[in-house]
Amino acid sequence: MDIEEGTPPQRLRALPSRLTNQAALAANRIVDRALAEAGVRRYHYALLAASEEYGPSSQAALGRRTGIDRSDMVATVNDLAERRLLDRAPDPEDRRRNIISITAAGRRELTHLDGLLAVAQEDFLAPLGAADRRTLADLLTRLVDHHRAEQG
Amino acid sequence: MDIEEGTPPQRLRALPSRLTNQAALAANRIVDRALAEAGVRRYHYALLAASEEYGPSSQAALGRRTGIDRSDMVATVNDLAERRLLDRAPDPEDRRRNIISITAAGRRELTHLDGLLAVAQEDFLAPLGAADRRTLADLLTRLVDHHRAEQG
DNA sequence: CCCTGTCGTTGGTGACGCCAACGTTGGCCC
DNA sequence: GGGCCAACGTTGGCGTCACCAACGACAGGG
Repeated sequence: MDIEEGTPPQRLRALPSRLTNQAALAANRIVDRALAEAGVRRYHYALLAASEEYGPSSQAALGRRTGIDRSDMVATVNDLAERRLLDRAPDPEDRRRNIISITAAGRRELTHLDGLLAVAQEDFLAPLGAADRRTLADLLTRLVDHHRAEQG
Repeated sequence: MDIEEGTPPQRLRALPSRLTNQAALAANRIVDRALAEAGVRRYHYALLAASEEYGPSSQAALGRRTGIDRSDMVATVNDLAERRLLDRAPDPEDRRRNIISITAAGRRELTHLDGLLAVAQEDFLAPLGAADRRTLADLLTRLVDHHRAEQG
């Protein structure tokens, strides 16, 4: 069994953290390419999805849901508000807050993006069967939950 | 079962690509913190490891092994050569190439980093037992190999 | 000898994930 | 009511990673 030209060193191949990172890189490449078709980045999708599922919320609350930093949230909301996919309005009951709501156009765009993402996931998971996909999701979920609880 | 404050939207939670990315983020945070103890970044470790395992090689060859871009390789080699962990010498047989070799100090540093990384992996994989870890590594390897073959 | 390709290098780009600081505003406790 | 602390949006910045285009130097094949 020859060592191929591009084979990483054993030290790196045996590193679960690197394996995870390489898989994430592949996933992100595929997802980013899909979202780019719609002129959108991952942050945009995450924000639209959170906005749709939790209804009108403050930027800070949406940030907590999506893991997007408050400062990055500003720019992301700017982008989507400019395209009329989100609405940003001051909260009359708490003047510190902005109330972010998804628009009808935003919902349509979200549905469209869902379609693109479904294809992307299929691409990413292509080599795995249904049972393996469930196993993978389960294992990753346990890891992510553990590290979220540990210090989030 | 209440929905916690920081719970991501179902759309995001159900996305394998995002799950993978979140796991990779957790892994990278842990690994970066560990390597930072030694004043080192992931690129540095990858390059040292490749250099040790494959012996004297050109920068381009090491780049292919590690997945580091030729342009980023320059700076990474600069860093490590400056610390005398690597040696950079022109190849007399092909004047386009530099021959990169790991030094004795580099080997010692690599051993040290291996120790730090072992702890980090244990941290990252803490919630999983031995069998689960093997399963995870297997699934991720299949994904990574697939996407490397597909277009690498 | 020309052509093609590789090599190292420079310079630049973009997304992501962060952090610090500020002024504004709310809520709480004395 | 006054004081204090916490949360909010915003600005501005940072570092890493991953990538791309272009260049001059050089090697090798036709």
